[in-house]
Amino acid sequence: MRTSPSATNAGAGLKSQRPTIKDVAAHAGVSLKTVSRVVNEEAGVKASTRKAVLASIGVLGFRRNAAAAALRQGQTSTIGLVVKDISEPFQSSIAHAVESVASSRGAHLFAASSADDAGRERQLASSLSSRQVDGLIIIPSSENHSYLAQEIASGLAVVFLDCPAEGVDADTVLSDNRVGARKGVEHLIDHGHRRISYIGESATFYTAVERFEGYREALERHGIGVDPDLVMLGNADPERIRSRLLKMQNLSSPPTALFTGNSVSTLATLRVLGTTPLKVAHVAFDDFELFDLLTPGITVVAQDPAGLGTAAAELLFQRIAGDTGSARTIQLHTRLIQRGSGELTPEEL
Amino acid sequence: MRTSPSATNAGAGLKSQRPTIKDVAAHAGVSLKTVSRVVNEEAGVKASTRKAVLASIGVLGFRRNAAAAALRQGQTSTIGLVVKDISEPFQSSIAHAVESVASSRGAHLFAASSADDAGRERQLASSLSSRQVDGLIIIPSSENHSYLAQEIASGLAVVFLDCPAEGVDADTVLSDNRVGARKGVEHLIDHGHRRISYIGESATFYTAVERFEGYREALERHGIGVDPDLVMLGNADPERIRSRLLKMQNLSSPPTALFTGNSVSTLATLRVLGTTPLKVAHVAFDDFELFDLLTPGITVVAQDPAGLGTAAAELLFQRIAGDTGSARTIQLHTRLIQRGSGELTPEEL
DNA sequence: CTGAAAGCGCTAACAA
DNA sequence: TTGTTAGCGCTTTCAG
Repeated sequence: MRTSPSATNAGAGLKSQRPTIKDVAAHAGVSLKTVSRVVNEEAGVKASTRKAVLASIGVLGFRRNAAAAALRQGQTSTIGLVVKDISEPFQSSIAHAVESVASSRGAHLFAASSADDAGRERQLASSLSSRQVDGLIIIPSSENHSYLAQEIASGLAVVFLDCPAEGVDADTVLSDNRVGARKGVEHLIDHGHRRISYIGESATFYTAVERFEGYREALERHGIGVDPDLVMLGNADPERIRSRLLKMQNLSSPPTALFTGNSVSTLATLRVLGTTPLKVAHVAFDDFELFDLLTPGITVVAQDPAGLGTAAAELLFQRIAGDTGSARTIQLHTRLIQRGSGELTPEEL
Repeated sequence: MRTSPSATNAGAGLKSQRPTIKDVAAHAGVSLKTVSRVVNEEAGVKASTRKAVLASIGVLGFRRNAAAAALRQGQTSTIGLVVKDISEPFQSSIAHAVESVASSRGAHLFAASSADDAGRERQLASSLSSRQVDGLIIIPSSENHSYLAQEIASGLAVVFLDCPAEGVDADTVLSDNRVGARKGVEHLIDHGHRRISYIGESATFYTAVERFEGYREALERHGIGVDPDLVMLGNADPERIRSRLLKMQNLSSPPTALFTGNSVSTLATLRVLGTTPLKVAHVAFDDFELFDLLTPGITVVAQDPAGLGTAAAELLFQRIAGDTGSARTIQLHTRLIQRGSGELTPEEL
């Protein structure tokens, strides 16, 4: 299973099975440095020499050891991305965009999933940092990022995505969660709804807080109070949602519309609505493939995952390139996409 | 933006801004090797010494340079995954599974997208190999993998996923595309259909060939001939699909069912069906979130992306651990999931 | 139990 | 245009 290249000092020593720059130099009859020059496409090598070296490289199947080069240069051309779950469409779209930017800069991407666990996020960030990544993009699971202060101080570029950093001053790329949610809810209000239910995650972290706040703002601006009977936060368990929805239906003034604050809540709610007599208008935060094909189509407040990923990656590479300006926050706009479910008026239900 | 740790040889030389094992040794008053022992949790260090070293590590914020360790050890604890598009759900599920296995083995994952371009796949594989990954999982875009022969010969572990390797003898993990497609089509036949259309990719690469072959086999087993008028291969452009479907509808004997051979074709077809009078039963290859919520639900032949990823990763780590047995092919079963669209009989349409 | 020396594969700095 | 020397940060001998 292993072949050994022509060893230079074949004193019986078991060398690495891959040819090194040394092997190439010996084969081509030039010095190490000359090979290095050719490999790195440095100027100042005679065409004939270069050709000879290239030939030897081809014959021996040499490939530069990037780890060694990185060690010497102190730069790995590698960035890390810590997400919660790479299989989730929103995050895999981000990953794709980030990778695309990295790739255009000749860098590779370490992708790691934290499973929304703060300890694991921390561990991954540390581990990637010890792998000498040039920069790190983090979709935070943890509430406190002071553990990164030392790394950042010693030159690691870090960009936070989706949620802002806490405990350190660092670049951040966000969606305008609050404005988006507000506009989504106002869209329902504009269609005549006053009793609007909110189904989403517990307001214990950034995006959840912001989106619920957007809901509250929308109601407030139109003189509608938040009715706790219409608000359901936390675990998006279908059974839990079902029983809450049924309970809402039995209120003296049941909801005529609902706003779901994230994908998980939305999907769970849609599955429940399919088996429940409750008829409501519906606007969801976050778009999803196939929402257009449901009956009715689901009106959403869509984020731009590719845009988020691209912005974060470009900011990161700017920092890697040496930009030491003060920390920046970039906020991307969300977009309301009307597909039917959000345009139903109370009368049409 | 940069702090310098206590330099050992503070001759004014601008050292790396991160503390090294040498800094720790100096701080703790021990030798390099002792620090190394502590960092690597080697046995044979007096408890008090270890404690002192650990303390220095904490104070200095030392983190072992993985690149340097890798250089010395010839092992990076890193694997590469080359997919076509990480944002595609099937592939991001695979990535998640692969990462999960890697993580459990203490390894990190390089994720790279080839955009279904053979040249790019090749380039990525080479580049990752030069980064000294311990192993590589590839979802092939190219038709010939002999370019990897040299790497494999010199010890790089490679597993092919989704499509078999060509030109090299290597481990492969596949779905039983042909059997799955056959069963899907037979499911339609069992429900009384004889005129079954096939919409999928051009049979120019493995999965497309296998799935179409499954379609053919199913028909053959039931004495039905393949009618070219009912077969549409290639580019899943909605307009193209629309016109073909309308043409099929005008046949003297129009299709009563259709089988779509991949996600892209399926989604395009669903979008077209929604705006076309054509009524057909439908079975699709590959599952998709929300298929259960459409009306009717979409009956599918589902692959197991997590299973594929896990199998490939486990096989890879077996090889990395030294397993030199001959190349293996693992085939995972697909599963028919009935949701309504595939159980419609010709009479019910 | 601890340390000194050598060297992994490469590139930076300086000759020639 | 080319080569020599040193050394990146770490681990692996091999000695104490």
